[in-house]
Amino acid sequence: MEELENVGVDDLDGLEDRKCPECGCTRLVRDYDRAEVICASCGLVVDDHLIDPGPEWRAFDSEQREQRQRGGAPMTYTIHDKGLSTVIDWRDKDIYGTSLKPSRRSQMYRLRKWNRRARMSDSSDRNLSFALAEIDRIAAQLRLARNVKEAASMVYRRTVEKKLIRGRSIESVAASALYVACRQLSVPRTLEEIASVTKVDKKEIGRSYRFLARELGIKLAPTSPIDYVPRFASALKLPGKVQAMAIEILSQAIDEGLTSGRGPMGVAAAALYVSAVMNDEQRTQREVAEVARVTEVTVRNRYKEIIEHLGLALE
DNA sequence: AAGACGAAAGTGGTTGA
DNA sequence: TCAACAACTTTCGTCTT
Repeated sequence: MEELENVGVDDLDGLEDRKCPECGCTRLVRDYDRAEVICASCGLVVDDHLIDPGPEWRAFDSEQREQRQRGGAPMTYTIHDKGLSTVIDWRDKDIYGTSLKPSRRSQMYRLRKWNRRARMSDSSDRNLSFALAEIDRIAAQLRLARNVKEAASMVYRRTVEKKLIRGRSIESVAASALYVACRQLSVPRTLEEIASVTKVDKKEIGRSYRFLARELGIKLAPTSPIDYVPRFASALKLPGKVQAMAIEILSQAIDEGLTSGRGPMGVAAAALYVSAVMNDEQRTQREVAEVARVTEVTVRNRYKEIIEHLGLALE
């Protein structure tokens, strides 16, 4: 039991010198359950198709067998039946590869039909499978890690169970679920980013997000600007020390109350800008504003507040 | 010429009566 | 439901490098 705790995740062997291409940090983590290498800071899936080198445990009793056996696909919340159901193959061949007789073929056709119907019995199931595919698509385009997708799927399931989807489009709820999941796991994506890979616009996602948060009783701490730093820094190709200083600046700014009521992206952008200038890694306000998806003016206003309240001087 | 700065007016969303 | 309001954006002109 104890040794099993260390088997799946967090194996850092050979990963120490690899960097996350997105944020440049070295906090890469292997997840054998999902066969992925993910970045612990920004949630990017760095590598998939990982081969599980874990030991084939010998099992001495049924309890151990249950825990140690590795057979079948992992259970997942991202497939509407959790990936556990039986699917009848569509090929009209038997296990030897020879074609089926016509009578058999029509029998198989009927079996497949009922198999399909049994799997997607009611409308909420069909809704689910559609939505989960959508979550999968969006998450893939934003290169989000598997655990985010799982969390989003859970949120969506709860939404369906509480019958809250009526009137709202599946896509907007799926997008919101993903947004919630991102924030829960501290790998925030902006509404804009999610909206950019969706037909739904930002405002609509925001609306259903607030609705979900209220109805499902999800309490989310307001996004910390710090969570955005790694991603913005990497987009600007800023070295680690700039990132570190930006985070330092931000935690002071938070203590000073400079962040309350302010848009976290704007604050994060300003801190990065200040930090970049102080480290001789100057970026233009325009560049910083761009990656944070705010305007130069906002960056300016925030960074003015920062240098004046923290007593920092540029040059 | 490009970037930084600031003023002023406009926009979308929240809040409180 | 409406108005007040703060944060943020847009736009544009001026100053600095």
